[in-house]
Amino acid sequence: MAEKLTPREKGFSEWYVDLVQKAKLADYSDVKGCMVIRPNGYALWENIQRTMDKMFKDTGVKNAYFPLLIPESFLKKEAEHVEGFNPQLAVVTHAGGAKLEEPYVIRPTSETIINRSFSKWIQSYRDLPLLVNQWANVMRWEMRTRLFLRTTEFLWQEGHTCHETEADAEERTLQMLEVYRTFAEDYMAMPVLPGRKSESEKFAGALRTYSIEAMMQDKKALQAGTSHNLGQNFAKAFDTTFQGRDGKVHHVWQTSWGSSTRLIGGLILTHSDDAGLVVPPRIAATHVVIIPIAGKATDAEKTQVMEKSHALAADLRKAGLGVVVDDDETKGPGFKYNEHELIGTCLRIELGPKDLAKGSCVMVRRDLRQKEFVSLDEAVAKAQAMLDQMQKDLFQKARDFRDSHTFEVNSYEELKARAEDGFLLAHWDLDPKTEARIKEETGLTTRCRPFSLKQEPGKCVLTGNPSPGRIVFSKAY
RNA sequence: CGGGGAGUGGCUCAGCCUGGUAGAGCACUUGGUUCGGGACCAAGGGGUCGCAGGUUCAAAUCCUGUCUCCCCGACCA
Repeated sequence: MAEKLTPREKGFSEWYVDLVQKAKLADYSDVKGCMVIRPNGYALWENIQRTMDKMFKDTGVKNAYFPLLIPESFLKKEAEHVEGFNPQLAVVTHAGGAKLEEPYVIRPTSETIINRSFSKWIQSYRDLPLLVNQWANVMRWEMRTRLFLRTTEFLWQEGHTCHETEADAEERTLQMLEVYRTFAEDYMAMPVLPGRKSESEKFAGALRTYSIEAMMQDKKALQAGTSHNLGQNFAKAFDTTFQGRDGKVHHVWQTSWGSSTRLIGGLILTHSDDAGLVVPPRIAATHVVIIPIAGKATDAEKTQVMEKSHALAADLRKAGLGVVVDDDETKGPGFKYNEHELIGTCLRIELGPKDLAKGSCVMVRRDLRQKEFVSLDEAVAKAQAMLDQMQKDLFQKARDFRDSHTFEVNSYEELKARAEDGFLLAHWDLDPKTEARIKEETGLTTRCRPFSLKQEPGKCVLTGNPSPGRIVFSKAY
Protein backbone atom coordinates (compact mmCIF):
# COMPACT_ATOMS: atom_id res chain seq x y z
CA MET A 1 0.00 0.00 0.00
CA ALA A 2 1.34 3.39 -0.97
CA GLU A 3 2.11 5.86 1.76
CA LYS A 4 -0.29 8.68 2.20
CA LEU A 5 0.87 11.63 0.15
CA THR A 6 1.14 15.03 1.73
CA PRO A 7 -0.39 17.95 -0.12
CA ARG A 8 3.04 19.04 -1.37
CA GLU A 9 3.78 15.63 -2.78
CA LYS A 10 0.46 15.40 -4.54
CA GLY A 11 1.02 18.56 -6.52
CA PHE A 12 3.56 21.16 -5.55
CA SER A 13 2.00 23.84 -7.67
CA GLU A 14 -1.52 23.21 -6.41
CA TRP A 15 -0.26 23.14 -2.85
CA TYR A 16 1.42 26.49 -3.39
CA VAL A 17 -1.59 28.19 -4.96
CA ASP A 18 -3.83 26.79 -2.29
CA LEU A 19 -1.56 27.99 0.49
CA VAL A 20 -1.25 31.51 -0.91
CA GLN A 21 -5.00 31.79 -0.95
CA LYS A 22 -5.75 30.04 2.34
CA ALA A 23 -3.17 32.11 4.19
CA LYS A 24 -4.86 35.15 2.67
CA LEU A 25 -1.69 36.47 1.06
CA ALA A 26 -3.10 37.08 -2.38
CA ASP A 27 -5.99 36.42 -4.72
CA TYR A 28 -6.51 36.30 -8.44
CA SER A 29 -7.99 39.49 -9.79
CA ASP A 30 -10.29 40.31 -12.66
CA VAL A 31 -7.34 41.66 -14.60
CA LYS A 32 -5.73 38.70 -16.27
CA GLY A 33 -2.33 37.88 -14.87
CA CYS A 34 -2.58 40.45 -12.10
CA MET A 35 -3.07 39.53 -8.47
CA VAL A 36 -4.55 41.28 -5.49
CA ILE A 37 -2.12 41.34 -2.60
CA ARG A 38 -4.09 41.06 0.61
CA PRO A 39 -3.04 42.63 3.93
CA ASN A 40 -1.24 39.47 5.10
CA GLY A 41 0.82 39.36 1.92
CA TYR A 42 1.45 43.08 1.89
CA ALA A 43 2.74 42.96 5.46
CA LEU A 44 5.47 40.63 4.26
CA TRP A 45 6.28 42.99 1.42
CA GLU A 46 6.49 45.94 3.80
CA ASN A 47 9.03 44.08 5.91
CA ILE A 48 11.07 43.18 2.86
CA GLN A 49 10.91 46.80 1.75
CA ARG A 50 11.88 48.21 5.10
CA THR A 51 14.84 45.91 5.52
CA MET A 52 16.16 46.25 2.00
CA ASP A 53 15.63 49.96 1.90
CA LYS A 54 17.84 50.37 4.94
CA MET A 55 20.51 48.18 3.35
CA PHE A 56 20.44 50.29 0.19
CA LYS A 57 20.70 53.52 2.13
CA ASP A 58 23.66 52.12 4.04
CA THR A 59 25.47 51.95 0.71
CA GLY A 60 24.64 55.58 -0.12
CA VAL A 61 21.61 55.02 -2.34
CA LYS A 62 18.72 57.49 -2.24
CA ASN A 63 15.11 56.95 -3.25
CA ALA A 64 13.38 58.77 -6.09
CA TYR A 65 10.35 58.30 -8.31
CA PHE A 66 9.91 58.37 -12.08
CA PRO A 67 6.78 58.21 -14.28
CA LEU A 68 4.79 55.07 -14.92
CA LEU A 69 4.42 55.92 -18.61
CA ILE A 70 7.38 56.00 -20.95
CA PRO A 71 7.30 57.53 -24.43
CA GLU A 72 7.65 54.66 -26.88
CA SER A 73 10.54 56.35 -28.59
CA PHE A 74 12.62 56.18 -25.40
CA LEU A 75 12.57 52.41 -25.43
CA LYS A 76 13.58 52.32 -29.05
CA LYS A 77 16.80 54.18 -28.38
CA GLU A 78 18.59 51.14 -27.05
CA ALA A 79 18.36 48.42 -29.70
CA GLU A 80 18.78 45.31 -27.55
CA HIS A 81 16.51 46.74 -24.88
CA VAL A 82 13.50 47.22 -27.21
CA GLU A 83 14.02 43.86 -28.78
CA GLY A 84 14.07 42.20 -25.38
CA PHE A 85 11.01 43.93 -23.97
CA ASN A 86 8.84 44.62 -27.00
CA PRO A 87 6.78 41.42 -26.80
CA GLN A 88 5.84 42.09 -23.17
CA LEU A 89 4.78 45.71 -23.36
CA ALA A 90 1.39 47.17 -22.55
CA VAL A 91 0.91 50.33 -24.56
CA VAL A 92 -1.30 53.36 -23.93
CA THR A 93 -2.56 54.72 -27.24
CA HIS A 94 -5.43 56.95 -26.12
CA ALA A 95 -5.73 59.58 -23.44
CA GLY A 96 -7.94 62.57 -22.79
CA GLY A 97 -10.47 61.20 -25.25
CA ALA A 98 -8.12 61.34 -28.20
CA LYS A 99 -5.53 59.20 -29.88
CA LEU A 100 -2.03 60.06 -28.75
CA GLU A 101 0.46 61.25 -31.29
CA GLU A 102 3.10 59.05 -29.70
CA PRO A 103 2.01 56.06 -27.63
CA TYR A 104 3.26 55.59 -24.09
CA VAL A 105 4.34 52.21 -22.83
CA ILE A 106 3.67 51.21 -19.26
CA ARG A 107 7.13 50.73 -17.78
CA PRO A 108 8.45 47.19 -17.86
CA THR A 109 11.56 48.63 -16.18
CA SER A 110 12.77 52.21 -16.05
CA GLU A 111 16.28 52.39 -17.48
CA THR A 112 15.16 54.57 -20.37
CA ILE A 113 13.06 57.18 -18.62
CA ILE A 114 15.54 57.39 -15.78
CA ASN A 115 18.38 57.99 -18.19
CA ARG A 116 16.44 60.85 -19.68
CA SER A 117 16.61 62.51 -16.24
CA PHE A 118 20.16 61.42 -15.56
CA SER A 119 21.37 63.06 -18.73
CA LYS A 120 19.97 66.36 -17.44
CA TRP A 121 21.27 65.94 -13.90
CA ILE A 122 24.83 65.02 -14.65
CA GLN A 123 27.40 67.52 -15.89
CA SER A 124 30.62 66.80 -14.09
CA TYR A 125 32.52 63.94 -12.52
CA ARG A 126 31.63 65.76 -9.30
CA ASP A 127 28.01 64.63 -9.84
CA LEU A 128 29.16 61.02 -9.71
CA PRO A 129 28.53 58.51 -8.47
CA LEU A 130 24.79 59.03 -8.75
CA LEU A 131 22.92 56.40 -6.80
CA VAL A 132 19.13 56.22 -6.92
CA ASN A 133 16.51 53.62 -6.25
CA GLN A 134 12.78 53.58 -6.87
CA TRP A 135 10.08 51.48 -5.27
CA ALA A 136 7.44 51.04 -7.92
CA ASN A 137 5.16 48.81 -9.89
CA VAL A 138 6.01 47.60 -13.37
CA MET A 139 4.12 45.68 -16.01
CA ARG A 140 5.26 42.88 -18.25
CA TRP A 141 2.74 41.05 -20.37
CA GLU A 142 3.81 37.47 -19.74
CA MET A 143 2.26 34.50 -21.46
CA ARG A 144 1.98 32.56 -18.25
CA THR A 145 1.64 33.91 -14.73
CA ARG A 146 1.89 32.45 -11.24
CA LEU A 147 0.89 34.16 -8.01
CA PHE A 148 3.86 36.19 -6.72
CA LEU A 149 6.39 34.38 -8.93
CA ARG A 150 5.34 35.96 -12.17
CA THR A 151 2.45 38.37 -12.45
CA THR A 152 1.65 40.85 -15.17
CA GLU A 153 1.95 43.75 -12.78
CA PHE A 154 4.38 43.44 -9.91
CA LEU A 155 5.90 45.56 -7.18
CA TRP A 156 9.63 45.87 -7.07
CA GLN A 157 12.58 48.06 -6.41
CA GLU A 158 14.91 49.10 -9.17
CA GLY A 159 18.23 50.73 -8.43
CA HIS A 160 20.02 52.80 -11.05
CA THR A 161 23.52 54.16 -10.67
CA CYS A 162 26.04 56.13 -12.73
CA HIS A 163 29.80 56.01 -12.34
CA GLU A 164 32.96 57.55 -13.65
CA THR A 165 34.68 54.34 -14.63
CA GLU A 166 33.85 50.86 -15.75
CA ALA A 167 35.59 49.48 -12.66
CA ASP A 168 33.41 51.61 -10.37
CA ALA A 169 30.30 50.33 -12.12
CA GLU A 170 31.43 46.72 -11.87
CA GLU A 171 32.19 47.16 -8.20
CA ARG A 172 28.74 48.61 -7.57
CA THR A 173 27.09 45.82 -9.55
CA LEU A 174 28.74 43.22 -7.35
CA GLN A 175 28.16 45.23 -4.20
CA MET A 176 24.42 45.26 -4.81
CA LEU A 177 24.44 41.57 -5.65
CA GLU A 178 26.05 41.10 -2.27
CA VAL A 179 23.28 43.16 -0.66
CA TYR A 180 20.74 40.82 -2.23
CA ARG A 181 22.72 37.79 -1.12
CA THR A 182 22.86 39.09 2.43
CA PHE A 183 19.20 39.93 2.48
CA ALA A 184 18.16 36.56 1.08
CA GLU A 185 20.36 34.52 3.38
CA ASP A 186 20.36 36.52 6.61
CA TYR A 187 16.77 37.73 6.61
CA MET A 188 14.77 35.38 4.43
CA ALA A 189 16.88 32.36 5.48
CA MET A 190 16.97 31.48 1.81
CA PRO A 191 20.36 30.21 0.67
CA VAL A 192 21.36 31.51 -2.75
CA LEU A 193 24.07 31.09 -5.32
CA PRO A 194 25.39 34.43 -6.49
CA GLY A 195 26.75 34.20 -9.99
CA ARG A 196 27.00 35.50 -13.49
CA LYS A 197 24.29 34.94 -16.06
CA SER A 198 25.00 33.41 -19.45
CA GLU A 199 24.87 35.55 -22.57
CA SER A 200 21.37 34.37 -23.44
CA GLU A 201 19.99 34.96 -19.93
CA LYS A 202 21.47 38.43 -19.76
CA PHE A 203 19.29 41.54 -19.28
CA ALA A 204 18.33 43.19 -22.56
CA GLY A 205 20.79 46.07 -22.89
CA ALA A 206 23.34 45.03 -20.26
CA LEU A 207 27.02 44.25 -20.56
CA ARG A 208 26.89 41.63 -17.85
CA THR A 209 24.13 40.32 -15.63
CA TYR A 210 24.55 38.74 -12.21
CA SER A 211 21.89 37.04 -10.16
CA ILE A 212 21.23 35.17 -6.97
CA GLU A 213 19.60 31.79 -7.51
CA ALA A 214 17.69 29.91 -4.83
CA MET A 215 16.38 26.36 -4.79
CA MET A 216 12.74 25.78 -3.97
CA GLN A 217 11.42 22.67 -2.24
CA ASP A 218 10.51 21.11 -5.58
CA LYS A 219 14.16 21.46 -6.63
CA LYS A 220 13.40 24.17 -9.15
CA ALA A 221 15.49 27.33 -9.23
CA LEU A 222 14.18 30.79 -8.52
CA GLN A 223 16.05 33.89 -9.61
CA ALA A 224 15.64 36.04 -6.53
CA GLY A 225 17.45 39.20 -7.54
CA THR A 226 19.52 40.57 -10.40
CA SER A 227 22.27 43.11 -10.76
CA HIS A 228 23.39 44.40 -14.14
CA ASN A 229 26.49 46.13 -15.32
CA LEU A 230 24.99 48.23 -18.09
CA GLY A 231 28.30 49.52 -19.38
CA GLN A 232 27.69 52.63 -21.46
CA ASN A 233 24.83 51.25 -23.52
CA PHE A 234 22.09 53.45 -22.10
CA ALA A 235 24.45 56.36 -21.55
CA LYS A 236 25.20 56.37 -25.26
CA ALA A 237 21.56 55.98 -26.24
CA PHE A 238 20.53 58.90 -24.01
CA ASP A 239 23.69 60.89 -24.19
CA THR A 240 24.27 60.72 -20.47
CA THR A 241 27.68 62.36 -20.28
CA PHE A 242 29.96 64.17 -17.88
CA GLN A 243 33.11 66.21 -18.09
CA GLY A 244 35.87 64.18 -16.47
CA ARG A 245 38.90 64.99 -14.43
CA ASP A 246 40.78 65.07 -17.71
CA GLY A 247 38.55 67.85 -18.99
CA LYS A 248 37.07 65.63 -21.69
CA VAL A 249 33.45 64.53 -22.08
CA HIS A 250 32.72 60.88 -21.27
CA HIS A 251 29.67 58.66 -21.16
CA VAL A 252 28.81 57.46 -17.68
CA TRP A 253 29.13 53.81 -16.69
CA GLN A 254 25.93 52.46 -15.25
CA THR A 255 24.36 49.70 -13.22
CA SER A 256 20.83 48.65 -12.46
CA TRP A 257 19.56 46.07 -10.02
CA GLY A 258 16.15 44.82 -8.97
CA SER A 259 14.16 42.50 -6.79
CA SER A 260 10.42 42.07 -6.58
CA THR A 261 7.36 40.66 -4.85
CA ARG A 262 8.60 37.40 -6.32
CA LEU A 263 10.65 37.17 -3.12
CA ILE A 264 7.42 36.44 -1.26
CA GLY A 265 6.85 33.47 -3.52
CA GLY A 266 10.39 32.36 -2.86
CA LEU A 267 9.85 32.64 0.86
CA ILE A 268 6.81 30.38 0.69
CA LEU A 269 8.37 27.84 -1.64
CA THR A 270 11.51 27.61 0.49
CA HIS A 271 10.15 27.16 3.99
CA SER A 272 6.47 26.38 4.14
CA ASP A 273 5.02 22.97 4.96
CA ASP A 274 1.73 21.14 4.79
CA ALA A 275 0.37 22.97 7.83
CA GLY A 276 0.89 26.31 6.13
CA LEU A 277 3.29 29.20 5.96
CA VAL A 278 6.64 29.22 7.72
CA VAL A 279 8.14 32.70 7.96
CA PRO A 280 11.67 33.36 9.20
CA PRO A 281 11.48 35.57 12.32
CA ARG A 282 13.66 38.32 10.87
CA ILE A 283 11.16 38.97 8.10
CA ALA A 284 7.93 38.17 9.96
CA ALA A 285 5.41 40.83 10.91
CA THR A 286 4.02 38.81 13.80
CA HIS A 287 6.57 36.90 15.82
CA VAL A 288 4.44 35.70 18.68
CA VAL A 289 0.82 34.81 19.23
CA ILE A 290 -0.33 34.39 22.79
CA ILE A 291 -3.32 32.14 23.18
CA PRO A 292 -5.00 32.49 26.57
CA ILE A 293 -6.76 29.26 27.48
CA ALA A 294 -9.66 29.87 29.79
CA GLY A 295 -12.40 27.53 28.71
CA LYS A 296 -13.10 25.64 31.88
CA ALA A 297 -11.64 28.24 34.19
CA THR A 298 -13.50 30.15 36.84
CA ASP A 299 -14.10 33.84 36.26
CA ALA A 300 -11.31 34.75 38.64
CA GLU A 301 -8.90 32.45 36.83
CA LYS A 302 -10.02 33.74 33.49
CA THR A 303 -9.31 37.31 34.50
CA GLN A 304 -5.90 36.27 35.73
CA VAL A 305 -5.08 34.45 32.50
CA MET A 306 -6.13 37.44 30.41
CA GLU A 307 -4.19 39.89 32.51
CA LYS A 308 -1.07 37.78 32.44
CA SER A 309 -1.40 37.27 28.69
CA HIS A 310 -1.53 40.98 28.01
CA ALA A 311 1.26 41.69 30.48
CA LEU A 312 3.45 39.12 28.74
CA ALA A 313 2.55 40.60 25.37
CA ALA A 314 3.63 44.02 26.60
CA ASP A 315 6.96 42.63 27.81
CA LEU A 316 7.56 40.89 24.49
CA ARG A 317 6.73 44.05 22.58
CA LYS A 318 9.18 45.96 24.72
CA ALA A 319 11.79 43.48 23.55
CA GLY A 320 10.96 44.49 19.98
CA LEU A 321 8.76 41.59 18.95
CA GLY A 322 5.50 41.70 17.00
CA VAL A 323 2.89 40.18 19.29
CA VAL A 324 -0.81 39.44 19.07
CA VAL A 325 -3.01 38.10 21.83
CA ASP A 326 -5.71 35.89 20.37
CA ASP A 327 -8.40 36.24 23.02
CA ASP A 328 -11.36 35.58 20.75
CA GLU A 329 -13.68 33.60 23.00
CA THR A 330 -15.83 32.27 20.20
CA LYS A 331 -13.01 30.05 18.94
CA GLY A 332 -11.46 27.06 20.62
CA PRO A 333 -7.72 26.80 21.14
CA GLY A 334 -7.31 24.02 18.57
CA PHE A 335 -8.79 26.24 15.94
CA LYS A 336 -6.40 29.03 16.82
CA TYR A 337 -3.37 26.73 16.71
CA ASN A 338 -4.23 25.69 13.20
CA GLU A 339 -5.07 29.18 12.11
CA HIS A 340 -1.73 30.59 13.23
CA GLU A 341 0.18 27.70 11.75
CA LEU A 342 -1.51 28.44 8.47
CA ILE A 343 -0.51 32.09 8.42
CA GLY A 344 2.96 31.35 9.75
CA THR A 345 3.15 33.08 13.12
CA CYS A 346 6.66 32.14 14.28
CA LEU A 347 6.05 31.32 17.91
CA ARG A 348 2.95 30.31 19.81
CA ILE A 349 2.57 30.80 23.54
CA GLU A 350 -0.22 28.97 25.33
CA LEU A 351 -1.21 30.29 28.70
CA GLY A 352 -3.88 28.68 30.86
CA PRO A 353 -4.80 28.26 34.52
CA LYS A 354 -2.64 25.13 34.80
CA ASP A 355 0.36 27.08 33.54
CA LEU A 356 -0.28 30.03 35.81
CA ALA A 357 -0.41 27.72 38.80
CA LYS A 358 3.06 26.49 37.88
CA GLY A 359 4.30 29.93 36.87
CA SER A 360 5.02 28.73 33.36
CA CYS A 361 3.69 28.74 29.83
CA VAL A 362 3.89 26.56 26.75
CA MET A 363 5.95 27.69 23.75
CA VAL A 364 5.78 26.13 20.32
CA ARG A 365 8.00 27.00 17.37
CA ARG A 366 6.12 27.09 14.10
CA ASP A 367 8.68 25.04 12.19
CA LEU A 368 9.07 22.29 14.82
CA ARG A 369 5.56 22.28 16.26
CA GLN A 370 6.79 20.79 19.57
CA LYS A 371 5.62 21.98 22.95
CA GLU A 372 8.10 23.28 25.43
CA PHE A 373 7.36 24.38 28.99
CA VAL A 374 8.95 27.68 29.89
CA SER A 375 9.00 29.56 33.17
CA LEU A 376 7.17 32.86 32.91
CA ASP A 377 10.14 34.68 34.39
CA GLU A 378 12.29 33.56 31.48
CA ALA A 379 9.59 33.87 28.84
CA VAL A 380 10.92 36.94 27.05
CA ALA A 381 14.51 35.77 26.93
CA LYS A 382 13.43 32.30 25.91
CA ALA A 383 11.15 33.60 23.17
CA GLN A 384 14.00 35.62 21.71
CA ALA A 385 16.36 32.68 21.91
CA MET A 386 13.87 30.38 20.23
CA LEU A 387 13.27 32.86 17.42
CA ASP A 388 17.01 33.27 16.88
CA GLN A 389 17.45 29.54 16.75
CA MET A 390 14.52 29.18 14.38
CA GLN A 391 16.09 31.69 12.02
CA LYS A 392 19.33 29.70 11.97
CA ASP A 393 17.62 26.34 11.66
CA LEU A 394 15.47 27.43 8.73
CA PHE A 395 18.53 28.58 6.82
CA GLN A 396 20.45 25.43 7.63
CA LYS A 397 17.58 23.21 6.64
CA ALA A 398 17.16 24.99 3.32
CA ARG A 399 20.89 24.88 2.65
CA ASP A 400 21.09 21.19 3.44
CA PHE A 401 18.23 20.58 1.08
CA ARG A 402 19.89 22.54 -1.69
CA ASP A 403 23.29 20.96 -1.17
CA SER A 404 21.87 17.46 -1.14
CA HIS A 405 20.20 18.20 -4.48
CA THR A 406 23.26 19.65 -6.18
CA PHE A 407 25.36 17.42 -8.41
CA GLU A 408 28.34 17.70 -10.67
CA VAL A 409 27.76 16.34 -14.13
CA ASN A 410 30.47 15.42 -16.57
CA SER A 411 28.63 14.42 -19.68
CA TYR A 412 25.53 15.35 -21.59
CA GLU A 413 24.06 11.91 -20.82
CA GLU A 414 24.52 12.56 -17.13
CA LEU A 415 22.92 15.98 -17.45
CA LYS A 416 19.88 14.49 -19.17
CA ALA A 417 19.61 11.67 -16.66
CA ARG A 418 19.66 14.09 -13.75
CA ALA A 419 17.37 16.70 -15.30
CA GLU A 420 14.84 16.44 -12.47
CA ASP A 421 17.31 16.17 -9.61
CA GLY A 422 18.08 19.80 -8.79
CA PHE A 423 21.11 21.96 -9.47
CA LEU A 424 23.54 20.45 -11.93
CA LEU A 425 27.06 21.79 -12.07
CA ALA A 426 28.34 21.47 -15.60
CA HIS A 427 31.81 22.46 -16.69
CA TRP A 428 31.27 23.51 -20.25
CA ASP A 429 31.55 26.80 -21.95
CA LEU A 430 28.37 27.23 -23.88
CA ASP A 431 27.31 29.24 -26.86
CA PRO A 432 23.69 30.42 -26.92
CA LYS A 433 22.76 27.88 -29.60
CA THR A 434 23.90 24.93 -27.52
CA GLU A 435 22.13 26.38 -24.52
CA ALA A 436 18.91 26.63 -26.51
CA ARG A 437 19.29 23.07 -27.74
CA ILE A 438 19.82 21.74 -24.22
CA LYS A 439 16.74 23.59 -23.07
CA GLU A 440 14.72 22.17 -25.92
CA GLU A 441 15.85 18.61 -25.21
CA THR A 442 15.90 18.57 -21.41
CA GLY A 443 13.92 21.54 -20.13
CA LEU A 444 17.04 22.69 -18.30
CA THR A 445 18.24 26.28 -18.36
CA THR A 446 21.50 27.74 -17.16
CA ARG A 447 21.02 29.66 -13.96
CA CYS A 448 24.38 31.27 -13.40
CA ARG A 449 28.08 30.69 -13.08
CA PRO A 450 28.45 30.93 -9.31
CA PHE A 451 31.17 32.59 -7.34
CA SER A 452 31.47 33.75 -3.79
CA LEU A 453 31.53 37.36 -2.78
CA LYS A 454 33.19 38.91 0.17
CA GLN A 455 32.26 42.36 1.28
CA GLU A 456 35.01 44.58 2.60
CA PRO A 457 34.04 48.02 3.90
CA GLY A 458 33.14 49.89 0.73
CA LYS A 459 34.61 47.18 -1.44
CA CYS A 460 33.33 44.11 -3.07
CA VAL A 461 35.70 41.57 -4.45
CA LEU A 462 35.58 38.13 -5.94
CA THR A 463 37.08 35.74 -3.47
CA GLY A 464 37.16 32.53 -5.37
CA ASN A 465 34.89 30.01 -6.93
CA PRO A 466 33.56 27.06 -4.97
CA SER A 467 33.23 25.12 -8.15
CA PRO A 468 35.70 26.47 -10.65
CA GLY A 469 34.37 27.08 -14.10
CA ARG A 470 31.06 25.42 -13.38
CA ILE A 471 27.77 26.64 -14.68
CA VAL A 472 24.53 25.70 -12.92
CA PHE A 473 21.74 24.07 -14.85
CA SER A 474 18.28 23.45 -13.47
CA LYS A 475 14.59 23.67 -14.10
CA ALA A 476 13.41 27.09 -13.11
CA TYR A 477 10.47 29.30 -12.30
C1' C B 1 -0.87 29.82 -29.06
C1' G B 2 -0.82 24.16 -28.25
C1' G B 3 -2.25 20.01 -24.52
C1' G B 4 -5.31 18.76 -20.24
C1' G B 5 -9.25 20.02 -16.62
C1' A B 6 -13.27 22.94 -14.56
C1' G B 7 -17.67 26.41 -14.49
C1' U B 8 -24.05 24.19 -9.74
C1' G B 9 -25.68 29.14 -2.70
C1' G B 10 -19.92 33.01 0.13
C1' C B 11 -16.18 28.44 -0.32
C1' U B 12 -15.16 23.06 -1.73
C1' C B 13 -17.80 19.91 -4.50
C1' A B 14 -21.83 15.72 -5.58
C1' G B 15 -25.71 15.17 -9.14
C1' C B 16 -24.94 14.68 -15.71
C1' C B 17 -23.56 8.44 -18.22
C1' U B 18 -29.54 6.50 -18.06
C1' G B 19 -33.74 14.06 -18.79
C1' G B 20 -38.84 14.18 -14.30
C1' U B 21 -39.94 19.13 -7.56
C1' A B 22 -31.70 21.52 -7.17
C1' G B 23 -28.27 18.52 -2.97
C1' A B 24 -24.03 17.76 0.81
C1' G B 25 -19.96 19.60 3.76
C1' C B 26 -17.81 24.13 5.31
C1' A B 27 -19.14 29.27 6.22
C1' C B 28 -23.34 32.51 7.93
C1' U B 29 -27.89 33.76 11.56
C1' U B 30 -30.54 32.42 16.37
C1' G B 31 -30.66 29.61 20.98
C1' G B 32 -28.26 26.19 24.24
C1' U B 33 -24.14 23.13 25.81
C1' U B 34 -18.78 23.37 24.98
C1' C B 35 -13.44 25.25 25.17
C1' G B 36 -5.16 22.42 26.84
C1' G B 37 -4.96 20.37 18.85
C1' G B 38 -9.81 22.61 13.76
C1' A B 39 -16.57 21.29 19.34
C1' C B 40 -21.78 19.55 19.47
C1' C B 41 -27.23 19.75 19.24
C1' A B 42 -31.53 22.18 17.42
C1' A B 43 -33.84 25.71 14.31
C1' G B 44 -33.04 29.04 10.13
C1' G B 45 -31.42 32.31 5.66
C1' G B 46 -29.17 31.88 0.97
C1' G B 47 -28.64 29.09 -5.92
C1' U B 48 -33.46 31.00 -12.53
C1' C B 49 -26.86 25.05 -12.22
C1' G B 50 -21.17 30.48 -16.90
C1' C B 51 -23.86 32.53 -21.35
C1' A B 52 -26.75 31.86 -26.04
C1' G B 53 -29.41 28.78 -29.11
C1' G B 54 -31.52 23.90 -30.17
C1' U B 55 -34.02 18.89 -29.13
C1' U B 56 -38.19 17.53 -25.75
C1' C B 57 -44.57 17.45 -22.68
C1' A B 58 -40.17 18.31 -19.51
C1' A B 59 -32.98 20.15 -19.61
C1' A B 60 -28.04 21.25 -14.31
C1' U B 61 -28.39 16.54 -17.19
C1' C B 62 -28.73 15.51 -24.40
C1' C B 63 -26.87 18.55 -29.02
C1' U B 64 -24.47 23.11 -31.19
C1' G B 65 -22.04 27.50 -30.40
C1' U B 66 -19.69 30.84 -27.15
C1' C B 67 -17.26 33.05 -22.82
C1' U B 68 -14.33 32.58 -18.51
C1' C B 69 -10.98 30.38 -15.10
C1' C B 70 -7.22 26.80 -13.44
C1' C B 71 -3.06 23.30 -14.45
C1' C B 72 1.11 21.73 -18.01
C1' G B 73 4.33 23.81 -22.16
C1' A B 74 6.38 27.90 -25.36
C1' C B 75 7.85 33.74 -23.40
C1' C B 76 10.08 35.64 -18.85
C1' A B 77 11.98 38.32 -12.82
